[in-house]
Amino acid sequence: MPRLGMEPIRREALIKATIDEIGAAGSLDVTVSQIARRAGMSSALAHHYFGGKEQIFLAAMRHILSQYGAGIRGALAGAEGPRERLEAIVRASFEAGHFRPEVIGAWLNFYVLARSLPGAARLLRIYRARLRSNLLAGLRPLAGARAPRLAESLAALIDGAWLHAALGPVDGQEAAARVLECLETMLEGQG
Amino acid sequence: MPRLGMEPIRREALIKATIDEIGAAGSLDVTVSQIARRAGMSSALAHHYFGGKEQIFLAAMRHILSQYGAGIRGALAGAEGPRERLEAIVRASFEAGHFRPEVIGAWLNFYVLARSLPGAARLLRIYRARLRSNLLAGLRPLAGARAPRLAESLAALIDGAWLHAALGPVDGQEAAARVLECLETMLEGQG
Amino acid sequence: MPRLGMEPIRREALIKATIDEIGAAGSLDVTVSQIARRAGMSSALAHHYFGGKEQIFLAAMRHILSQYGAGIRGALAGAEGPRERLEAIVRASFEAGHFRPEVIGAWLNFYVLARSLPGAARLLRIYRARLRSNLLAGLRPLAGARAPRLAESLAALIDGAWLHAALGPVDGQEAAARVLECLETMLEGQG
Amino acid sequence: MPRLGMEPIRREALIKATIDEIGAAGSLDVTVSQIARRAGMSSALAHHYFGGKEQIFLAAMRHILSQYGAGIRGALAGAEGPRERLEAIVRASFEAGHFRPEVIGAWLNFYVLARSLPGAARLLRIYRARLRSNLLAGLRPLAGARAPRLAESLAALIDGAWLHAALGPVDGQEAAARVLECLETMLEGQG
DNA sequence: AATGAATGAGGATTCATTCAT
DNA sequence: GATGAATGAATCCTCATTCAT
Repeated sequence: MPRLGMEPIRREALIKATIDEIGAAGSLDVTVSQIARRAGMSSALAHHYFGGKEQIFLAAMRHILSQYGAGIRGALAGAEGPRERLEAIVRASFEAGHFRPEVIGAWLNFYVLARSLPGAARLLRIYRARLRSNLLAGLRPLAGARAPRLAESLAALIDGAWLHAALGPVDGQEAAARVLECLETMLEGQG
Repeated sequence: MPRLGMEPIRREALIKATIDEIGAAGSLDVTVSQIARRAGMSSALAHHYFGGKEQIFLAAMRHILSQYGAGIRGALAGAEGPRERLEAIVRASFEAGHFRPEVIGAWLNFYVLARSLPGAARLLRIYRARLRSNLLAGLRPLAGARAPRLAESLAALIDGAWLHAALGPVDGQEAAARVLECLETMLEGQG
Repeated sequence: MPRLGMEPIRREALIKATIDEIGAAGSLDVTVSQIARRAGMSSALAHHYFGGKEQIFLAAMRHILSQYGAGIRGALAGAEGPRERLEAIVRASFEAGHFRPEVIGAWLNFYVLARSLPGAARLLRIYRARLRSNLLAGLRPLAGARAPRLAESLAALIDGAWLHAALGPVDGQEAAARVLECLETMLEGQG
Repeated sequence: MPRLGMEPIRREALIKATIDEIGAAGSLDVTVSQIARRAGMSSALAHHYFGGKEQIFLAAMRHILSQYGAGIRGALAGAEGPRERLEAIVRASFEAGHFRPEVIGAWLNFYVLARSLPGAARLLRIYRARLRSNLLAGLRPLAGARAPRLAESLAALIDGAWLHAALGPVDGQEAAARVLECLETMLEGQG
């Protein structure tokens, strides 16, 4: 029984199903049928709403990224002062939610996708730029002229630590702690 | 014109072709036929020598990893003293060869593969362990008790910086410089 | 022009095509593509409806068996008295329909299939049990305690005579006549 | 180290391997490579000696048939009088050796092969004719004019009983006993 | 809005067979 | 005599996508 205004509901269901399916498969090797079945509809409808598999993937990536962005914004909202803000960003980056298998799978495949799919590359650039500018805002008052380079390094450290934790036995809490420790040392070094 | 002793030659050619093909495609979505064609043989022969696609991929990954390992060993051979050794490792990790498109593609897909293919996961663990132990050996004399945690962080930083450079506009030289700068700061912080 | 409710039509067409194709080939060496082409559809659709080659074969066998069963039931319906019933079973077993090349091919291959495919073995057991119980019902009033063994022998004779006729120059009519003659002798022997 | 006179040894090994492999597989779906490996040689050599897969199969069938023939001849050698000879033929037909899985597999597939491969059909005709003539020789003195038809029926019964025993739970001993019982009744009926 | 029907294209894999050594 | 090398052809199966309903 088709109802009016089903579109957003269907799209959301498909995005969630895509992320879950990628997580379950551990790779991008998921079929549109699987995704559609998980979302409770026919594969034809999935095509109808998104136009193709690629665009379903892209929408899923956008969703993951916006969730990450929301996490950061939420963390920043309750933070005062540059130092606290920096710590909030780091902590938000290693939140448990970012280590759910499906999210890890989505991110890793996102990296792969970014090399061949321009849309994915653009999304990644935007995410990177936002993270860097957030870090920069926190570092400027504390590190002055060295802030830009520090921001770059910190961003790399965050991504690298996430990758290590995602693929290894380390958990998010611990990874965050180590990054914060590094941050501490870096800032001291500026003295 | 079949000659004897072709096996190692064919295997090598297939491994090279696999890496090149993954690099050209930017993803793991390459067919055995494509790989075989690039290697100048029939896909049947590729199967004959490797047994299946998965094992071809695995062999390619092993090759990439062993090349990386050789690079590190080579760099360490000419280095004296812990500090110099650490710097050698970092420099070797950001050598131009590791940023060739096909190598980047292979590495990224390796991360993805590691989540679903046990053999790939094992290879990755071995590579990680080796890197960590190399860094540890260099850091112990300089950082004492904090060496283990520092090694962990440095490893994460190396991988993160590589990832940033691989996917962004930064080049290897610059990435290496930043990591070395960080290393400097970290070591000072111990004083 | 896809219409609704095609599934049963397609399935039936595929089953018929399978039997015909096996008959034409004289062996199980028929491809799904051949079957599908003969049924007027793509091989992909055949897979869609049956899930795989094995299941197509099994469905064909089930069909052959159910046709045989229907023949027997039809013959029994018009028969009165145990003797007439026995003769009806024999005659139905050697009906011209069971000697069409494709049906012979299907049966022979069914025997082969039964040795490696559990599903086929089960079908064969069911067919055997039914034949034996039908024969037993007819023989009991005529042969008393020796009925079970007679039933077994008669069943063997029926299958053996069918096999001879199927693979040799003898036709069904004649084979049936010989089996009936034997039956006669067997029953006399009980007197 | 190729030696002179290897041909007969190789051929024999291949024939045995073929029968064993068919028995192990339960169907004709065996590859030349499997057969050759089992026979301890390369598949190329198997081709060299037999010319092709079909001929390997045919040779295996010939072997099975000649073994069966030898069994019959052996049994007849020690039998005196027509009755004893008939019993000897039946007993020889249900010898344990004819129920080894690989022999059952070979026979069933032989039936299938006979429908598409003229060579196999010819072999089968020869085997049939020989069996019939042997039975006839025994029946003539006991059944006179009815001997030909009785021989036909007895042959069918033997094949049918073998088939039942081969595919069902009945064993050779029991099958033979039943056939002999039938034979008894048939002969009595002549009185 | 929603879907069952349908397919073309392609992909991994297998195998009988040939050939140079 | 014997084999490793090599392949073309075929096979089963999958899947994204389209279309009529």
